[in-house]
Amino acid sequence: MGRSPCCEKAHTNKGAWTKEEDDRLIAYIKAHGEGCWRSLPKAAGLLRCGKSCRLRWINYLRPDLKRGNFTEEEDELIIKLHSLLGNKWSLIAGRLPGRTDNEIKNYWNTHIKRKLLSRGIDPVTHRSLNGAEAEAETTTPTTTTTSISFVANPKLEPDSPDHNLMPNRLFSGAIEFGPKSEERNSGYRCPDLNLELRISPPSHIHQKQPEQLKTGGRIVNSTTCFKCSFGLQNCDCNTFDGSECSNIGFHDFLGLRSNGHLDYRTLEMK
DNA sequence: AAGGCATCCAACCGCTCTCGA
DNA sequence: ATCGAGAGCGGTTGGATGCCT
Repeated sequence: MGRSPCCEKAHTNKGAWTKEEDDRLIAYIKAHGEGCWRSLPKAAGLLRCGKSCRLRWINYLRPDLKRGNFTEEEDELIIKLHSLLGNKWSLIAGRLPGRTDNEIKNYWNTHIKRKLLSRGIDPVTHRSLNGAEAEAETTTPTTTTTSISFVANPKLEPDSPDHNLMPNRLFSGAIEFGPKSEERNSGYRCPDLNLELRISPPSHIHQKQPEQLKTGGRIVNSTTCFKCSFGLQNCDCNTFDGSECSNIGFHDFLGLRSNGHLDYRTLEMK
């Protein structure tokens, strides 16, 4: 029993692709476009599984792929996105034009993990591995804590307007800014981004906390423009002195709606 | 020079999700 | 509401290559 195979394995090639196979695939997709991967191999005259063709095209043959090493900016962006999204490689790749999920995943496992570990940061939790010592290194004195939680939300009703925004009906993506109360009380200091996964009701339930989320991208309680914190480009905001930042904010960047919930649909970049 | 070890990354595998019948 | 096919995703594997002793 078990699942039916995705293709007739007995008559398919496996392993590395030859130049001829690549050429056939490129020619076919140029002529007919992407899609119908299951029937593509036969139509293109390839002895390959459709999945294999799709992977080869997406990860290697696509003309818009960026080749070469990752830049320092890309490194930092991947780290920050991973801290927000976890191992959602396709979502992360969607924010890095010309990079594929597979490429980023490989790069993460081979380079960035090590890089974070050498900084004393746990690549899974993005928290320091050895307590205050490492935290002191990663926390700048001018940076106010930004606590972001992607939360499973047991209290969210299915008919709530926010329910539709929940990816796979599991996460609301409610985001809180500022340290948790217990952390404030205990004097806990976290790095730039506290990315602990935890559960909390949506913003409209916790009226006290998310007022700042209604500002359309400007993070009032945090003193740092999110765009600046990502280091995406020079930002002329003066959020440190309390004035407005005219640039896109955290929510817009990640596809958040004005209610402060993460809408995964807008994160997809097809 | 050669063998062992580490690293990189393309490709595979199995699972989940989506959509149409 | 259910089911099956197709597509997509993330984890893992294994061959190629480079480095070290």
